[in-house]
Amino acid sequence: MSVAPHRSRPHPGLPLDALTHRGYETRQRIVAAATELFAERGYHATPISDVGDRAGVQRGALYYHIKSKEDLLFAVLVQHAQAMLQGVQEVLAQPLEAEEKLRRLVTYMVLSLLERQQEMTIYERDRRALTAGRLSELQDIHERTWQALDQILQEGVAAGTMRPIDPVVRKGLAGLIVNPHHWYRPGGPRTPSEIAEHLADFIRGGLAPASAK
Amino acid sequence: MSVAPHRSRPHPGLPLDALTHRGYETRQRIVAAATELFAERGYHATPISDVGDRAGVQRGALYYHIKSKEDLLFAVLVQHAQAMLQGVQEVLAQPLEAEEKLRRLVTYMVLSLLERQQEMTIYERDRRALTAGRLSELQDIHERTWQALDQILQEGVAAGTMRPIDPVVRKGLAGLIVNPHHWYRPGGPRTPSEIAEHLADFIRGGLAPASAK
DNA sequence: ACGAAAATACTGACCGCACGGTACACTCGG
DNA sequence: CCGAGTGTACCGTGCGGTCAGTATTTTCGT
Repeated sequence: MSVAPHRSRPHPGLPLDALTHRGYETRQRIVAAATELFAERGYHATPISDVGDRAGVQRGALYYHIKSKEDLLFAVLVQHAQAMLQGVQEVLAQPLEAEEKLRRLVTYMVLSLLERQQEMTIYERDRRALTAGRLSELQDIHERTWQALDQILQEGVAAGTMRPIDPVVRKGLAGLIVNPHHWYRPGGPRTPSEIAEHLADFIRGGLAPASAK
Repeated sequence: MSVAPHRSRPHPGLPLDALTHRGYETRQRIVAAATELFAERGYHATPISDVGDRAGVQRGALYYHIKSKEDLLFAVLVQHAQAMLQGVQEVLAQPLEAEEKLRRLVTYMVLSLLERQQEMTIYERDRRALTAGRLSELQDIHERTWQALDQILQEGVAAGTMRPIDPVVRKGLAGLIVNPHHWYRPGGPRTPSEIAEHLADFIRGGLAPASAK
Protein backbone atom coordinates (compact mmCIF):
# COMPACT_ATOMS: atom_id res chain seq x y z
CA MET A 1 0.00 0.00 0.00
CA SER A 2 1.01 3.59 -0.32
CA VAL A 3 0.42 4.32 3.36
CA ALA A 4 3.63 4.55 5.37
CA PRO A 5 4.03 1.41 7.41
CA HIS A 6 5.51 3.24 10.36
CA ARG A 7 3.14 5.82 11.73
CA SER A 8 4.63 8.85 13.34
CA ARG A 9 1.82 9.45 15.82
CA PRO A 10 0.45 6.13 16.98
CA HIS A 11 -1.49 7.45 19.92
CA PRO A 12 -4.98 6.16 19.66
CA GLY A 13 -7.07 8.89 21.19
CA LEU A 14 -7.76 11.29 23.99
CA PRO A 15 -5.92 11.16 27.30
CA LEU A 16 -8.84 9.75 29.19
CA ASP A 17 -10.38 7.63 26.49
CA ALA A 18 -12.17 4.46 27.33
CA LEU A 19 -11.04 3.02 24.03
CA THR A 20 -11.65 -0.66 23.80
CA HIS A 21 -7.98 -1.53 23.55
CA ARG A 22 -6.22 -4.11 25.57
CA GLY A 23 -3.30 -1.78 26.14
CA TYR A 24 -5.58 0.55 28.01
CA GLU A 25 -4.87 -1.61 30.98
CA THR A 26 -1.17 -1.00 30.52
CA ARG A 27 -1.75 2.70 30.62
CA GLN A 28 -3.60 2.35 33.87
CA ARG A 29 -0.67 0.43 35.30
CA ILE A 30 1.65 3.22 34.21
CA VAL A 31 -0.51 5.90 35.78
CA ALA A 32 -0.73 3.88 38.99
CA ALA A 33 3.05 3.47 39.13
CA ALA A 34 3.56 7.16 38.47
CA THR A 35 1.11 8.03 41.24
CA GLU A 36 3.08 6.02 43.75
CA LEU A 37 6.46 7.30 42.70
CA PHE A 38 5.52 10.94 42.28
CA ALA A 39 3.94 10.88 45.72
CA GLU A 40 6.96 9.24 47.32
CA ARG A 41 9.75 11.21 45.75
CA GLY A 42 8.19 14.10 43.93
CA TYR A 43 7.70 14.65 40.23
CA HIS A 44 11.03 16.25 39.47
CA ALA A 45 12.97 13.73 41.51
CA THR A 46 11.41 10.76 39.74
CA PRO A 47 13.01 9.59 36.50
CA ILE A 48 10.51 8.39 33.99
CA SER A 49 12.50 5.18 33.71
CA ASP A 50 11.59 4.32 37.29
CA VAL A 51 7.96 4.65 36.41
CA GLY A 52 8.51 2.21 33.61
CA ASP A 53 10.31 -0.20 35.88
CA ARG A 54 7.52 -0.24 38.41
CA ALA A 55 4.89 -0.65 35.74
CA GLY A 56 6.88 -3.40 34.03
CA VAL A 57 7.27 -1.44 30.83
CA GLN A 58 10.43 -0.46 28.98
CA ARG A 59 11.17 3.24 28.63
CA GLY A 60 10.59 3.21 24.93
CA ALA A 61 7.27 1.47 25.27
CA LEU A 62 6.23 4.01 27.87
CA TYR A 63 6.11 6.66 25.23
CA TYR A 64 3.70 4.61 23.24
CA HIS A 65 1.18 5.11 26.01
CA ILE A 66 1.96 8.60 27.17
CA LYS A 67 2.95 11.70 25.29
CA SER A 68 5.37 13.12 27.83
CA LYS A 69 6.24 13.05 31.49
CA GLU A 70 4.09 16.09 32.09
CA ASP A 71 1.25 14.33 30.30
CA LEU A 72 1.55 11.57 32.84
CA LEU A 73 1.44 14.01 35.72
CA PHE A 74 -1.71 15.53 34.35
CA ALA A 75 -3.30 12.14 33.89
CA VAL A 76 -2.60 11.31 37.52
CA LEU A 77 -4.11 14.52 38.80
CA VAL A 78 -7.12 15.01 36.60
CA GLN A 79 -8.73 11.70 37.45
CA HIS A 80 -8.67 12.50 41.12
CA ALA A 81 -9.90 16.06 40.72
CA GLN A 82 -12.84 15.08 38.57
CA ALA A 83 -13.94 12.25 40.80
CA MET A 84 -13.81 14.53 43.79
CA LEU A 85 -15.80 17.28 42.12
CA GLN A 86 -18.50 14.86 41.16
CA GLY A 87 -18.78 13.41 44.65
CA VAL A 88 -18.99 16.84 46.18
CA GLN A 89 -21.73 17.93 43.83
CA GLU A 90 -23.74 14.88 44.71
CA VAL A 91 -23.58 15.81 48.38
CA LEU A 92 -24.56 19.34 47.51
CA ALA A 93 -27.63 18.23 45.62
CA GLN A 94 -29.13 16.36 48.55
CA PRO A 95 -32.18 18.04 50.06
CA LEU A 96 -30.87 18.45 53.59
CA GLU A 97 -30.46 21.15 56.17
CA ALA A 98 -27.22 23.06 55.98
CA GLU A 99 -25.80 21.59 59.17
CA GLU A 100 -26.31 18.02 58.10
CA LYS A 101 -25.15 18.79 54.59
CA LEU A 102 -21.96 20.31 55.93
CA ARG A 103 -21.34 17.26 58.05
CA ARG A 104 -21.71 15.02 55.04
CA LEU A 105 -19.52 17.25 52.92
CA VAL A 106 -16.76 17.20 55.49
CA THR A 107 -17.04 13.47 55.85
CA TYR A 108 -17.05 12.86 52.15
CA MET A 109 -14.09 15.11 51.52
CA VAL A 110 -11.96 13.74 54.33
CA LEU A 111 -12.65 10.17 53.29
CA SER A 112 -12.10 10.94 49.66
CA LEU A 113 -8.86 12.79 50.31
CA LEU A 114 -7.52 9.96 52.42
CA GLU A 115 -8.46 7.44 49.80
CA ARG A 116 -6.50 9.45 47.27
CA GLN A 117 -3.81 10.63 49.60
CA GLN A 118 -1.08 10.23 47.03
CA GLU A 119 -2.80 12.30 44.40
CA MET A 120 -3.40 15.04 46.92
CA THR A 121 0.26 15.07 47.89
CA ILE A 122 1.26 15.32 44.26
CA TYR A 123 -1.25 18.04 43.57
CA GLU A 124 0.00 20.20 46.39
CA ARG A 125 3.65 19.69 45.71
CA ASP A 126 4.03 19.34 41.98
CA ARG A 127 1.10 20.95 40.27
CA ARG A 128 3.28 23.83 39.13
CA ALA A 129 5.20 21.49 36.87
CA LEU A 130 2.18 21.45 34.57
CA THR A 131 1.89 23.72 31.58
CA ALA A 132 -0.13 26.85 32.22
CA GLY A 133 -3.22 25.65 30.39
CA ARG A 134 -3.45 22.35 32.13
CA LEU A 135 -2.70 23.88 35.48
CA SER A 136 -5.55 26.32 35.19
CA GLU A 137 -7.83 23.56 34.03
CA LEU A 138 -7.06 21.66 37.20
CA GLN A 139 -7.35 24.71 39.39
CA ASP A 140 -10.72 25.33 37.88
CA ILE A 141 -11.98 21.95 38.98
CA HIS A 142 -10.46 22.53 42.37
CA GLU A 143 -12.16 25.86 42.83
CA ARG A 144 -15.52 24.52 41.80
CA THR A 145 -15.06 21.75 44.32
CA TRP A 146 -14.39 24.09 47.19
CA GLN A 147 -17.24 26.38 46.26
CA ALA A 148 -19.46 23.69 47.69
CA LEU A 149 -18.22 24.66 51.12
CA ASP A 150 -19.05 28.31 50.53
CA GLN A 151 -22.47 27.47 49.32
CA ILE A 152 -23.35 25.36 52.31
CA LEU A 153 -22.00 28.02 54.63
CA GLN A 154 -24.24 30.57 52.96
CA GLU A 155 -27.23 28.30 53.26
CA GLY A 156 -26.48 27.86 56.94
CA VAL A 157 -26.21 31.57 57.56
CA ALA A 158 -29.40 32.22 55.64
CA ALA A 159 -31.19 29.60 57.73
CA GLY A 160 -29.75 31.06 60.92
CA THR A 161 -28.11 27.80 61.95
CA MET A 162 -24.57 29.00 61.38
CA ARG A 163 -22.82 32.22 62.21
CA PRO A 164 -21.18 34.18 59.40
CA ILE A 165 -17.41 33.74 59.35
CA ASP A 166 -14.51 35.69 58.01
CA PRO A 167 -12.90 34.46 54.77
CA VAL A 168 -9.81 33.74 56.81
CA VAL A 169 -11.72 31.20 58.85
CA ARG A 170 -13.36 29.80 55.75
CA LYS A 171 -9.94 29.06 54.31
CA GLY A 172 -8.96 27.63 57.64
CA LEU A 173 -11.87 25.21 57.42
CA ALA A 174 -10.68 24.02 54.06
CA GLY A 175 -7.25 23.57 55.59
CA LEU A 176 -8.73 21.48 58.38
CA ILE A 177 -10.38 19.19 55.88
CA VAL A 178 -7.27 18.78 53.79
CA ASN A 179 -4.95 18.49 56.76
CA PRO A 180 -5.22 14.77 57.58
CA HIS A 181 -3.60 13.72 54.34
CA HIS A 182 -0.33 15.14 55.65
CA TRP A 183 -0.08 12.74 58.52
CA TYR A 184 -2.55 9.93 58.03
CA ARG A 185 -1.08 6.46 57.61
CA PRO A 186 -3.21 3.40 56.98
CA GLY A 187 -3.24 1.25 60.08
CA GLY A 188 -2.79 4.23 62.37
CA PRO A 189 -4.69 4.80 65.60
CA ARG A 190 -7.65 6.44 63.88
CA THR A 191 -9.66 5.24 60.94
CA PRO A 192 -10.56 7.73 58.24
CA SER A 193 -14.16 7.70 59.45
CA GLU A 194 -13.11 8.58 62.97
CA ILE A 195 -10.94 11.38 61.69
CA ALA A 196 -13.78 12.75 59.62
CA GLU A 197 -16.10 12.59 62.59
CA HIS A 198 -13.78 14.44 64.92
CA LEU A 199 -13.22 17.17 62.41
CA ALA A 200 -16.87 17.51 61.59
CA ASP A 201 -17.63 17.89 65.29
CA PHE A 202 -14.96 20.50 65.77
CA ILE A 203 -16.12 22.47 62.78
CA ARG A 204 -19.75 22.35 63.80
CA GLY A 205 -18.76 23.69 67.21
CA GLY A 206 -16.86 26.56 65.66
CA LEU A 207 -19.77 27.51 63.43
CA ALA A 208 -22.61 27.37 65.90
CA PRO A 209 -24.37 30.73 66.05
CA ALA A 210 -24.08 32.75 69.26
CA SER A 211 -21.88 30.03 70.65
CA ALA A 212 -21.35 30.25 74.40
CA LYS A 213 -18.05 31.80 75.23
CA MET B 1 53.73 29.08 54.32
CA SER B 2 53.76 25.46 53.40
CA VAL B 3 50.01 25.38 53.00
CA ALA B 4 48.89 24.68 49.46
CA PRO B 5 47.93 27.87 47.65
CA HIS B 6 44.75 26.44 46.24
CA ARG B 7 42.75 25.00 49.06
CA SER B 8 40.49 22.17 48.25
CA ARG B 9 38.01 23.08 50.96
CA PRO B 10 38.04 26.84 51.17
CA HIS B 11 34.87 27.16 53.18
CA PRO B 12 35.49 29.24 56.24
CA GLY B 13 33.27 27.57 58.77
CA LEU B 14 29.90 26.33 59.80
CA PRO B 15 26.75 27.07 57.83
CA LEU B 16 25.59 29.66 60.28
CA ASP B 17 28.92 31.15 61.26
CA ALA B 18 29.28 34.81 62.03
CA LEU B 19 32.84 34.79 60.79
CA THR B 20 34.21 38.28 60.39
CA HIS B 21 34.58 38.03 56.64
CA ARG B 22 33.30 40.55 54.22
CA GLY B 23 32.13 37.84 51.89
CA TYR B 24 29.76 36.68 54.55
CA GLU B 25 27.43 39.24 53.13
CA THR B 26 27.68 37.55 49.76
CA ARG B 27 26.65 34.28 51.30
CA GLN B 28 23.60 35.92 52.77
CA ARG B 29 22.69 37.26 49.34
CA ILE B 30 23.02 33.78 47.92
CA VAL B 31 20.84 32.26 50.61
CA ALA B 32 18.25 34.99 50.06
CA ALA B 33 18.22 34.40 46.32
CA ALA B 34 17.90 30.66 46.84
CA THR B 35 15.03 31.20 49.24
CA GLU B 36 13.10 33.17 46.66
CA LEU B 37 13.76 30.81 43.81
CA PHE B 38 13.22 27.57 45.69
CA ALA B 39 9.92 28.92 46.97
CA GLU B 40 8.79 30.04 43.53
CA ARG B 41 9.79 27.05 41.46
CA GLY B 42 10.81 24.33 43.86
CA TYR B 43 14.21 22.99 44.70
CA HIS B 44 14.53 20.43 41.94
CA ALA B 45 13.22 22.78 39.29
CA THR B 46 15.70 25.52 40.13
CA PRO B 47 19.12 25.35 38.49
CA ILE B 48 21.87 26.51 40.76
CA SER B 49 22.95 28.89 38.03
CA ASP B 50 19.71 30.83 38.43
CA VAL B 51 20.49 31.30 42.08
CA GLY B 52 23.83 32.74 41.09
CA ASP B 53 22.22 35.05 38.57
CA ARG B 54 19.80 36.44 41.08
CA ALA B 55 22.50 36.89 43.68
CA GLY B 56 24.83 38.51 41.15
CA VAL B 57 27.41 35.77 41.45
CA GLN B 58 28.79 33.50 38.75
CA ARG B 59 28.32 29.76 39.11
CA GLY B 60 31.94 29.12 39.88
CA ALA B 61 32.08 31.75 42.57
CA LEU B 62 28.94 30.29 44.10
CA TYR B 63 30.83 27.21 45.11
CA TYR B 64 33.26 29.31 47.03
CA HIS B 65 30.43 30.13 49.41
CA ILE B 66 28.43 26.94 49.48
CA LYS B 67 29.44 23.33 49.46
CA SER B 68 26.62 21.99 47.34
CA LYS B 69 23.09 22.70 46.25
CA GLU B 70 21.75 20.61 49.06
CA ASP B 71 23.94 22.55 51.46
CA LEU B 72 22.19 25.68 50.30
CA LEU B 73 18.78 24.16 50.83
CA PHE B 74 19.71 23.24 54.37
CA ALA B 75 21.04 26.71 55.05
CA VAL B 76 17.76 28.20 53.92
CA LEU B 77 15.70 25.94 56.12
CA VAL B 78 17.70 25.74 59.30
CA GLN B 79 17.73 29.47 59.93
CA HIS B 80 13.97 29.63 59.83
CA ALA B 81 13.43 26.56 61.97
CA GLN B 82 15.77 27.70 64.70
CA ALA B 83 14.37 31.20 64.88
CA MET B 84 10.87 29.81 65.14
CA LEU B 85 11.76 27.37 67.88
CA GLN B 86 13.34 30.10 69.93
CA GLY B 87 10.37 32.43 69.59
CA VAL B 88 7.97 29.70 70.56
CA GLN B 89 9.95 28.81 73.64
CA GLU B 90 9.89 32.42 74.73
CA VAL B 91 6.14 32.46 74.55
CA LEU B 92 6.03 29.22 76.48
CA ALA B 93 8.15 30.59 79.27
CA GLN B 94 5.84 33.48 80.03
CA PRO B 95 3.92 33.15 83.29
CA LEU B 96 0.42 33.35 81.90
CA GLU B 97 -2.79 31.40 82.01
CA ALA B 98 -3.13 28.73 79.39
CA GLU B 99 -5.82 30.52 77.44
CA GLU B 100 -3.81 33.69 77.06
CA LYS B 101 -0.65 31.76 76.39
CA LEU B 102 -2.35 29.83 73.63
CA ARG B 103 -3.58 33.03 72.10
CA ARG B 104 -0.06 34.42 72.09
CA LEU B 105 1.38 31.23 70.71
CA VAL B 106 -1.08 31.17 67.85
CA THR B 107 -0.44 34.82 67.13
CA TYR B 108 3.31 34.44 67.24
CA MET B 109 3.30 31.38 65.02
CA VAL B 110 0.96 32.80 62.41
CA LEU B 111 2.92 36.01 62.22
CA SER B 112 6.22 34.21 62.14
CA LEU B 113 5.10 31.79 59.46
CA LEU B 114 3.80 34.59 57.28
CA GLU B 115 7.03 36.50 57.70
CA ARG B 116 8.91 33.44 56.54
CA GLN B 117 6.33 32.23 54.11
CA GLN B 118 8.89 31.21 51.54
CA GLU B 119 10.89 29.08 53.91
CA MET B 120 7.74 27.34 55.03
CA THR B 121 6.78 26.57 51.46
CA ILE B 122 10.20 25.14 50.79
CA TYR B 123 10.16 23.12 53.98
CA GLU B 124 6.87 21.50 53.14
CA ARG B 125 7.64 20.81 49.53
CA ASP B 126 11.34 20.08 49.32
CA ARG B 127 12.59 18.93 52.68
CA ARG B 128 12.92 15.38 51.41
CA ALA B 129 15.71 16.46 49.10
CA LEU B 130 17.96 16.75 52.15
CA THR B 131 20.25 13.95 53.23
CA ALA B 132 18.80 11.76 55.94
CA GLY B 133 20.88 13.24 58.75
CA ARG B 134 20.06 16.81 57.97
CA LEU B 135 16.42 16.03 57.44
CA SER B 136 16.08 14.45 60.84
CA GLU B 137 17.93 17.35 62.40
CA LEU B 138 15.36 19.70 60.94
CA GLN B 139 12.44 17.51 61.85
CA ASP B 140 13.73 17.45 65.38
CA ILE B 141 13.56 21.21 65.64
CA HIS B 142 10.14 21.12 64.10
CA GLU B 143 8.80 18.61 66.56
CA ARG B 144 10.15 20.50 69.52
CA THR B 145 8.46 23.59 68.17
CA TRP B 146 5.06 22.00 67.94
CA GLN B 147 5.35 20.40 71.34
CA ALA B 148 4.68 23.88 72.67
CA LEU B 149 1.12 23.52 71.49
CA ASP B 150 0.70 20.22 73.28
CA GLN B 151 2.10 21.60 76.46
CA ILE B 152 -0.23 24.57 76.54
CA LEU B 153 -3.17 22.34 75.76
CA GLN B 154 -2.22 20.16 78.71
CA GLU B 155 -1.93 23.16 80.97
CA GLY B 156 -5.34 24.32 79.89
CA VAL B 157 -6.94 20.96 80.53
CA ALA B 158 -5.25 20.73 83.92
CA ALA B 159 -6.58 24.17 84.81
CA GLY B 160 -10.03 23.27 83.55
CA THR B 161 -10.17 26.11 81.06
CA MET B 162 -9.95 23.89 78.01
CA ARG B 163 -11.59 20.65 77.10
CA PRO B 164 -9.42 17.66 76.21
CA ILE B 165 -9.27 17.05 72.51
CA ASP B 166 -8.52 14.11 70.32
CA PRO B 167 -5.08 13.95 68.68
CA VAL B 168 -6.84 14.33 65.36
CA VAL B 169 -8.10 17.73 66.39
CA ARG B 170 -4.72 18.66 67.83
CA LYS B 171 -3.15 18.05 64.47
CA GLY B 172 -5.96 19.97 62.89
CA LEU B 173 -5.10 22.94 65.09
CA ALA B 174 -1.54 22.85 63.87
CA GLY B 175 -2.88 22.73 60.35
CA LEU B 176 -5.02 25.78 61.02
CA ILE B 177 -1.99 27.73 62.19
CA VAL B 178 0.14 26.71 59.25
CA ASN B 179 -2.65 27.12 56.73
CA PRO B 180 -2.46 30.85 55.96
CA HIS B 181 0.94 30.53 54.34
CA HIS B 182 -0.69 28.66 51.50
CA TRP B 183 -2.82 31.57 50.41
CA TYR B 184 -1.58 34.74 52.08
CA ARG B 185 -0.24 37.42 49.77
CA PRO B 186 1.18 40.69 51.07
CA GLY B 187 -1.21 43.49 50.33
CA GLY B 188 -4.22 41.20 50.50
CA PRO B 189 -7.48 42.05 52.23
CA ARG B 190 -6.27 40.87 55.64
CA THR B 191 -3.11 41.76 57.48
CA PRO B 192 -1.17 38.99 59.20
CA SER B 193 -2.34 40.32 62.57
CA GLU B 194 -5.96 40.14 61.54
CA ILE B 195 -5.48 36.63 60.27
CA ALA B 196 -3.87 35.59 63.51
CA GLU B 197 -6.68 37.13 65.49
CA HIS B 198 -9.44 35.39 63.55
CA LEU B 199 -7.75 32.06 63.92
CA ALA B 200 -7.06 32.53 67.60
CA ASP B 201 -10.73 33.33 68.14
CA PHE B 202 -11.88 30.32 66.20
CA ILE B 203 -9.52 28.03 68.07
CA ARG B 204 -10.50 29.39 71.46
CA GLY B 205 -14.14 28.77 70.58
CA GLY B 206 -13.41 25.19 69.62
CA LEU B 207 -11.52 24.52 72.82
CA ALA B 208 -13.86 26.06 75.34
CA PRO B 209 -14.94 23.46 77.90
CA ALA B 210 -18.55 22.34 77.90
CA SER B 211 -19.18 24.65 74.99
CA ALA B 212 -22.84 25.20 74.24
CA LYS B 213 -24.04 22.97 71.47
C1' DA C 1 -10.99 -21.86 8.09
C1' DC C 2 -6.81 -19.73 6.78
C1' DG C 3 -3.13 -16.79 5.84
C1' DA C 4 -1.66 -12.28 4.55
C1' DA C 5 -1.95 -7.51 5.56
C1' DA C 6 -2.56 -4.08 8.92
C1' DA C 7 -2.98 -2.20 13.27
C1' DT C 8 -1.21 -2.47 17.85
C1' DA C 9 2.37 -3.01 21.21
C1' DC C 10 7.13 -3.21 22.38
C1' DT C 11 12.51 -3.04 22.03
C1' DG C 12 16.88 -1.06 22.55
C1' DA C 13 20.07 1.96 20.80
C1' DC C 14 20.69 6.66 20.31
C1' DC C 15 20.55 11.99 20.73
C1' DG C 16 20.97 16.38 22.74
C1' DC C 17 21.29 18.87 26.49
C1' DA C 18 20.98 20.94 30.91
C1' DC C 19 22.64 20.32 35.14
C1' DG C 20 25.78 19.92 39.40
C1' DG C 21 30.24 20.25 40.35
C1' DT C 22 35.51 21.08 39.57
C1' DA C 23 39.94 23.18 38.02
C1' DC C 24 42.45 26.80 37.77
C1' DA C 25 44.00 31.11 36.39
C1' DC C 26 42.79 35.94 37.36
C1' DT C 27 42.12 40.22 40.10
C1' DC C 28 42.30 43.55 43.25
C1' DG C 29 42.30 45.43 48.01
C1' DG C 30 45.24 45.65 51.99
C1' DC D 1 52.88 40.14 47.41
C1' DC D 2 49.46 37.45 49.62
C1' DG D 3 45.11 35.47 49.70
C1' DA D 4 40.08 36.07 49.81
C1' DG D 5 36.95 36.18 46.30
C1' DT D 6 35.77 35.71 41.30
C1' DG D 7 35.27 34.30 36.25
C1' DT D 8 35.53 30.86 32.70
C1' DA D 9 36.06 26.87 30.62
C1' DC D 10 35.38 22.28 31.23
C1' DC D 11 33.69 17.43 32.67
C1' DG D 12 30.73 13.55 33.51
C1' DT D 13 26.30 12.09 33.81
C1' DG D 14 21.50 11.31 34.05
C1' DC D 15 17.59 12.59 31.98
C1' DG D 16 13.50 13.26 28.63
C1' DG D 17 12.44 12.09 24.38
C1' DT D 18 12.97 9.90 19.45
C1' DC D 19 13.16 6.49 16.16
C1' DA D 20 13.87 2.56 13.14
C1' DG D 21 12.82 -1.72 13.43
C1' DT D 22 10.45 -6.06 15.46
C1' DA D 23 7.07 -8.90 17.68
C1' DT D 24 2.20 -9.80 18.61
C1' DT D 25 -2.47 -9.55 18.00
C1' DT D 26 -6.52 -8.36 15.14
C1' DT D 27 -8.93 -7.91 10.85
C1' DC D 28 -10.71 -9.56 6.81
C1' DG D 29 -10.98 -11.20 1.95
C1' DT D 30 -11.64 -15.40 -0.04
